[in-house]
Amino acid sequence: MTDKATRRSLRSPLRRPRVRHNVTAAIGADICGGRFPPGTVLPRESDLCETYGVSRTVIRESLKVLETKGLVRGRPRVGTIVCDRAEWNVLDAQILEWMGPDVLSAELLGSILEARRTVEPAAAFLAASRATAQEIADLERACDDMGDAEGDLEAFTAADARFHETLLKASHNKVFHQLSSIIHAALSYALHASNRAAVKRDEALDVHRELVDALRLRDGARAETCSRQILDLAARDLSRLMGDAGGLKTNL
Amino acid sequence: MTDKATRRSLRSPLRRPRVRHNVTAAIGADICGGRFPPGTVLPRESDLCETYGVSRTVIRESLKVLETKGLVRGRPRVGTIVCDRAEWNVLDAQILEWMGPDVLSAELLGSILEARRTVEPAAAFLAASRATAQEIADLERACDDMGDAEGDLEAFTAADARFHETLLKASHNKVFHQLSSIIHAALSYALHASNRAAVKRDEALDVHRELVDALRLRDGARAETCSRQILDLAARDLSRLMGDAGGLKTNL
DNA sequence: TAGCGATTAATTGTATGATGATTTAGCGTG
DNA sequence: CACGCTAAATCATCATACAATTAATCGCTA
Repeated sequence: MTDKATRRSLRSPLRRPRVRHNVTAAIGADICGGRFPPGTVLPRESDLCETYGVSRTVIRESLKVLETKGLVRGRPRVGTIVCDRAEWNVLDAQILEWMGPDVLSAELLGSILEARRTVEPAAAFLAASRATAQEIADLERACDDMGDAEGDLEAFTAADARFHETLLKASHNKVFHQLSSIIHAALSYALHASNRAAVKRDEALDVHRELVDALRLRDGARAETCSRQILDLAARDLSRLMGDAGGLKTNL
Repeated sequence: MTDKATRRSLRSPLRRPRVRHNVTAAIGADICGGRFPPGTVLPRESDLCETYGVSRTVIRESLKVLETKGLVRGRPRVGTIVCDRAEWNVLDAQILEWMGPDVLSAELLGSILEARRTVEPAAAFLAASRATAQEIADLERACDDMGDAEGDLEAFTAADARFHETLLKASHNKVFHQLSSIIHAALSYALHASNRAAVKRDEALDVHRELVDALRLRDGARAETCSRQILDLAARDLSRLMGDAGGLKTNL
C-alpha cells in the first residue's frame, strides 16, 4: 500500500496517468498518419483492448472523442469506420498535431495559408480599435521574445505563434479566436521543414513590431497592411519550402 | 431491475439506439442554456446517472464528448467543471444548436456576422475559379428552392443555408468549408427572430442568382461583390431584428 | 492557538463481465 | 430467383468492483 504509493510518486514523470488521453492520441495518430485509411473499419473494440492493453471502457471513450472530432463514425454491429478526410475537423488542434508536419497535405497547408490571408488582416483591422492595453503589451512581449530567440528556432516559432494567437484574440471576435489552432499547425510545419533554410526572420520581426505600433495608434488600415506583409513573407517561405509543388495559388 | 428495463422499452419513443446521444444533448443544452453557469461544478457522475436514468458508462462518454467540445473540464476527485464561455468551441454545430436562438448572445452573433463578411466574399472569389459544374448546379438549385419556398419561411431558410454552405464548399478551401456551422446558426437565429418582420427576400434572391452567374462566368471580382451585397442585406436585417442593441459594429 | 504534516474520505478513472439491441449474413422456402 | 426468416457477431448499455487522485479533516508540535 504505502510503498506502492511511494514508488509511484517517486517514478513520477508520469504523475498524470491519463491512460485514456494517451490511447486517444495513439488511435488518432494512427488514423491521421494513414495507418487506417478512410473507409476502412478499424478492429473491433475487444481487439483494440488487447492492442493497446487497456480496458474496453477506455477504448470506447476514446472512440467517442474521435467521433466528435469527425475522424470516425461508429455504427452498431458493423464497427467504427474511418471517415473521409473531408469530414475531419481540420480546425481541431489535436488533429492537426496528430497529422504532423509529414502528413499535412499540400492542399491543407494551402487552405490554411489562404484562410490566414483572409482572416488575419481583418482581425488586425478589428484589433486596432478593440485591443486592450494588456493585449498590446502581450504582443510586444511576443516580439521581444522573437528577437531574443536569435538562434533558437523553436523558441522563435513559439513566440511567433503566441503573437498571431494574441492578435486573433485581440480582435475580440470569437470566431476568429477559434482559428488559433490552424496557425499553430502552419507554424509548426514551417518550423519542421525550414530547419536548414535560414529564412530572414529579421525582416519579419520588423513588420511584426510595426503592426503593434499601428495597433497602439489605433490605425486599422496600417495594421491590416502590416498583417498582409507578414503573410506575404510567410507565403514566400512556404512556397519555397514546398518547392512550389502542389500548385499553391498565391492569388487573393 | 426488470421493471426498469420494461419501462424503458415501453416508453420508447426513444426506441432508436441513441441513448448516449440524447444524454449528451441534454447535458450540453443544460450547460449552453445557462442552467450550469461557467465555473460551477456539475453534479457527480452517480447523481447524473439518477437524474437522466442511465448508467455511468453513458454519463462518462457524454462528458468526454462535451469535454472535447471545450464545454467542461473534468478533474479527478473534484468533478467536472463548466468551462468559461471563451473556451467553448463556438464553431461546433451542436454547441450552436444547443445555445439556440434565445441564448445566442449579441456578441457571438456579431462575431459570426463579422466572420461571414470576411470569409464569404473571399470564398466567393475563390469559388469563381474553382467551383465544379456540379457545385454551380447545386447553387442554382438552392436558388430555385428559395424561390419556390415563397411563403414557407423554414424552407426558404433551409435553402438559403444550403446555398451558403455549398458556396463555402465550392471555394475548395478546407478551412472555409468547416465554417458552415456558423452559417446555420446565424440563419436559424434569423429564422427564429424574424417571424413577423417580413424581410425582403426577393431582393436577396436576385443577388444570390447574380452570384451564381458570376461563378459561371468565372468572374471572381463580381462574385465577391455579390457576396458582400448579400451580407449587407443580412447585416441590415440582423441589426433591425436586434434593435441595434449590442452596438453591432457594421464597419469592415 | 496557529501552523503544518499525515491520514482519511469522497470522487473520478479504469477494469471486468453480463445483457440487450441491431444489423449483416446465411439459410431455407415459395 | 426472389423473398423472408433465423442466427450470429458486434456494438450499446448496464452493473459492479477496484485503483488513483486529491480535497478536507484530524492530530501533532511549537
